[in-house]
Amino acid sequence: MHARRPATLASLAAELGVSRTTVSNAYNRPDQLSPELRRRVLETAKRLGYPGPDPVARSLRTRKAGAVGLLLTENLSYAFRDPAALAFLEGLALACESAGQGLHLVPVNPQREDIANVHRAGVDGFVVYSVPDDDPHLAAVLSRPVPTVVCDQPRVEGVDRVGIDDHAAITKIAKRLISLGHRRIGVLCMRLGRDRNDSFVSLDRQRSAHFHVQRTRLAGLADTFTAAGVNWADVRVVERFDHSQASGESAAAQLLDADPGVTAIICTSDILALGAMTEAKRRNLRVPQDLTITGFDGITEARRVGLTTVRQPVLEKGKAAGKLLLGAAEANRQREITLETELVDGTTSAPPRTAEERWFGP
Amino acid sequence: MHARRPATLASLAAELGVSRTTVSNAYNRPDQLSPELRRRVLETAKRLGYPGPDPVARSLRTRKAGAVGLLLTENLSYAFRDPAALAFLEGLALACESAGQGLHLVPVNPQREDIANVHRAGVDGFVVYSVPDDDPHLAAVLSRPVPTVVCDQPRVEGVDRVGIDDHAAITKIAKRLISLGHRRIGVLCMRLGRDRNDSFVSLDRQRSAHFHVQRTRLAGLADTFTAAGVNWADVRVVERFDHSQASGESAAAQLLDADPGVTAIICTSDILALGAMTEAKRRNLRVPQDLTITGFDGITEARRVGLTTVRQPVLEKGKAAGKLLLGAAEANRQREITLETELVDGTTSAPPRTAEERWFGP
DNA sequence: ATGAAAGCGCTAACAC
DNA sequence: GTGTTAGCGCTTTCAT
Repeated sequence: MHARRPATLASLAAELGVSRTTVSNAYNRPDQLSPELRRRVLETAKRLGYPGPDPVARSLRTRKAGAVGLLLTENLSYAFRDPAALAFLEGLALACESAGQGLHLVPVNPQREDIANVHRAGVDGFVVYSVPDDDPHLAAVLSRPVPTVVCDQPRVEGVDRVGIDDHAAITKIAKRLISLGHRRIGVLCMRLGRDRNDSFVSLDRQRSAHFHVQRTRLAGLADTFTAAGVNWADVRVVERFDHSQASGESAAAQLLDADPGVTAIICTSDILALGAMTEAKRRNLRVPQDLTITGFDGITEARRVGLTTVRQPVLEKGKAAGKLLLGAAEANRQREITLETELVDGTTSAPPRTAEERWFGP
Repeated sequence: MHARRPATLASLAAELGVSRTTVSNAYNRPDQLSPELRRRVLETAKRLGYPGPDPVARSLRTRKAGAVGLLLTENLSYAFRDPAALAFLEGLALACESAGQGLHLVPVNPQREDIANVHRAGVDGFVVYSVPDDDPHLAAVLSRPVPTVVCDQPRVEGVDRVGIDDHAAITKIAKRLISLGHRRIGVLCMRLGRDRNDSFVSLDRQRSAHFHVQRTRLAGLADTFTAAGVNWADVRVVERFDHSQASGESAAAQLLDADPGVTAIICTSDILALGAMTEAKRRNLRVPQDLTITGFDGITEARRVGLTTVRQPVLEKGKAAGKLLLGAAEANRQREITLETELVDGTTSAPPRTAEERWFGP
């Protein structure tokens, strides 16, 4: 606790015997009054303990809060643990920093529909990071009369977006595996809706997923493998609500229990893939000799272990989202930014073992 | 970009033919009007595209912004890269989350004295994380009539604080090394002031450091080693402005170049220590056989490599800071929280080699 | 259960 | 250069 609020701009003006305008100018437009008067104003302010114009009152008047709001799917604290979210955050912070804007993290509970916090945030615009298309918080953001930029998902008509081409990106992985000879695969994906389903995913659920990114990646895999002669209906897809390595482990276990014959596990995130690696090791499956595992994102940890994955420029996404939002007033600016992705050929993918090798060793 | 601002609470009231109070109540005190009227109000609001009460105007009236400001020493983006800062952030976010408060990161450039951003932040209080005692942004924060909590440094009379006992903590390390037999040591520390000094540190600079935490840790080492018969004036202390592993590497190099005879390098952070490990390896010095290296903080990466260090509960610090701030109105609450630290005996410390061993091998 | 009046603290035209 | 006049959009006693 520090103090209460005694002095205001008006009381300062009264004390000095000048108008409020003059005091205001002393703070906001130094050139609009004599240096001498300004000095007197500031000095008296200090004496009275006047801390300068109240930011909220100023914001109300100027209609500018000087801050960008950030809405995340997850609890605030989650973002500080997911490497991809973190890199995005860093990029966004960079953009805010250079524009002198604050970054206001909106506290949101994905379970409770706590819309009030969105309405309470005094910000000039919102960045929304990767939420489901039916997220009520997103709806609340869009109802506010401020510019908004969505990163990754969902796509909303008329709303600016930063993202990648998920279909094209996952297709790079799929083609790679197909050319290596993999036909019997399994997939590990992140949550597909706001409801928890830690299990296999029906075709219907795949198609109606509320997370556009996951839906598109699954569709990309389905398209590519179908074209290669694989019956997608036979491909097991395992979903996990929580995004963690532990989830990757248990999902891989579930998959391998159901079909020990898969030669490759495709994961829609590096985190899940890292978990799958752990599970493979537990089962004494050598990667990539016995099992190919791929990820998605290209986080640092993935590089370290040599994961085959698709790198996406997450930090750049953050920067781009910030720039897009902060330049929202400009006339003919871009309304959608799609960043490039790149296949990273790691050491976790190789041709499948032949049937003979499986029985008689390499 | 989304829309402009057409409807206000007043215009809605006019449209409905009711008073502004009624509309306000429809949003804030549902029990104060008939359900039927409330329904009508909300429906008309939707029709007119009224997004609900403006948060800034509401804040001005209620004198509550619903957000906590966070001031960091470094650029905003830095916080997302330093594991300790990150854990603190996570803890603080957790506290904010459960209190339904936003977390407003104040953009600040440590080089430029950009006080304006502190004054512009519409927040109900500030958390200040580890800044020098002469930081102008800190002064700006303290001038604002809102509660403030400082984490780690500096200590300010009358301002709440969360931290650890740095003297006691570093003493644990010192005593450990002394009991192992180390007498000829070197120290790597973080920046001691706002001016860059990537070199050795004079006794004077050690004592007058503007970062209380570093100053206290150095003092703790000086006290303990002096008591063990070491002449502190002979102990080389190397300072680095940037907190990175690269800094640790170059600092260790500088130290080992100046005195190849040191048997232990004490670092005031794990990050620096990890860098020192890299440099040791480059020189073919085995750790701990040829050289003991210790850190401070207990970050995940340190555990992984088995670094001897002092663990401090960084996440808890964040939580505690949040709780302290958000409970600032309470009557007889704690004004200072000191958390416990714990020596982590890793595999990077061992007795020094004797002179014979140095010449003839182990 | 609803309304009238009184600002919260400030800035921006516009006049002097 | 300095002051006057009008609100920004909302909540909150206090009446009715």
